[in-house]
Amino acid sequence: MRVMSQDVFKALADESRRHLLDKLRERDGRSLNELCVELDMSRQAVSKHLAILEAANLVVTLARGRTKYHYLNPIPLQDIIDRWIAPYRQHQTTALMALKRELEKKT
Amino acid sequence: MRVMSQDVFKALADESRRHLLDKLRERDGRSLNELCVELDMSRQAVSKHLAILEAANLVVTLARGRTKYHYLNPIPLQDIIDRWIAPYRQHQTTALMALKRELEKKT
DNA sequence: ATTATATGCAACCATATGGTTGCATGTAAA
DNA sequence: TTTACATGCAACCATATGGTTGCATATAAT
Repeated sequence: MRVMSQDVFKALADESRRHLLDKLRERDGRSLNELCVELDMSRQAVSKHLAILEAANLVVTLARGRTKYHYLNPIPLQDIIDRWIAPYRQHQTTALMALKRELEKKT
Repeated sequence: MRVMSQDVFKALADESRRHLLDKLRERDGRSLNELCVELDMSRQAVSKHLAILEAANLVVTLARGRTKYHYLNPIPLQDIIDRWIAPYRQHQTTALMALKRELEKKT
């Protein structure tokens, strides 16, 4: 299963899903029903959100009997740093900064 | 103008907007028309995307005469690291890893 | 003054998204 | 073997999203 960067960004773009990630960061290995307590919506809605997080590989699951346990996976976030965040750190000394200095001179 | 983390994530969730950011990282200070060359859609569509990036503060603009120049702003991405990415680096040694070890023992 | 250029605004449209409800399925407990 | 519990599946719905087209406005060039 190949996870596209697209999937990770879309997964992170929703407030409820970020909230789920936060809750799992507090304590993961929780079941769907346990996680439902944290969100003010139906179980099915939470289930959909978890499926999206799982498709993005931000959450991995383990089914044991009739319950499914959810675990955080930090790898995709690390990939996003490497691909997206780190390169932008190079940008501290480029046109924007030159522009700011230019504007500050004039005021 | 307060920028919500929500705005940044939503802005990053679209492929066309990430492509625009990439193009601006190559060379920023470009006008709307110059950026239109990079995307296969109408000028108005590109304009909307740039407005969303600007609302997320990922792009700042400077109007001079009839043209508007677009510059990258790396600050929101740094904020995302601090709020979202860095905390998850702590998670290398938690339940997920214990689970993996457990599974590897059994196979 | 007229024309061309760069962008903005608004209405419209198809599809995606995030939620609901109802029912089905599989597993544990009595 | 019933009964209860945890989750999955599917249809449906309202709103958000990403695109279009047409027109308006402001500035630069002739």
